[in-house]
Amino acid sequence: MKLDRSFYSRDTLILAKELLGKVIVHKTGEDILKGKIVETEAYLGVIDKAAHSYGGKKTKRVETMYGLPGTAYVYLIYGMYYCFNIVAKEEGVPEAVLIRAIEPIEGVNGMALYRYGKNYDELNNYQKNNLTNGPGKLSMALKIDKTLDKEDLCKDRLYLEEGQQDKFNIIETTRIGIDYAEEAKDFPYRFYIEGNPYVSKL
DNA sequence: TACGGGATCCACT
DNA sequence: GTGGATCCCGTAT
Repeated sequence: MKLDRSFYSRDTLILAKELLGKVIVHKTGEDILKGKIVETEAYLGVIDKAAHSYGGKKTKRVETMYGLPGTAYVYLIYGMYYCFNIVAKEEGVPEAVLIRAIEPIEGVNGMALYRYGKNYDELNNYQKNNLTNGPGKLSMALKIDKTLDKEDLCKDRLYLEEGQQDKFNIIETTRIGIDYAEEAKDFPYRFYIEGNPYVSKL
């Protein structure tokens, strides 16, 4: 079942936790790729020095974060990778959740092709274990790039659906790769599923 | 296993 | 002109 707008129209920290266990679906036109979300990070805009929208900054890049909840925010990082985020809260409030890691569910061979240019059974163990366990990696595997920035997740091309209702513990800790963010680097805004092998960093 | 540097580019200043 | 919400590979332990 596809998740609708009301799912995303919530407090960003709550949404970041609720997203764990949900399934991302991307219909590329060639294949259907699905992955379960196992790790997220919240970015709280105005008060959060780690967020692109810190202080209410509104530039061309971050304007997506001001859009409707349930919108994809995709940006280029370090010149070579894309990060996939989901806009939260309400229109006009620039908060979002970064998807940091997923567990491959369906279309695994397609993911291997997009990521390494090889079929899944041609990958070595290192490559199999590193298919989707990081924000740049999962974007590559799911074929998410800049053209999907501003994509509405309430449509049929890229969306989320309810996963299996399995139980898991949520670990709450600090975010990664934001050492420049002063006091904000210590905010406990990262969440992941305890024990899941696809989490990027324990 | 852990650390360090290089790749590569566009929005922002 | 600068630098980042990253990844990968080489080198060292």
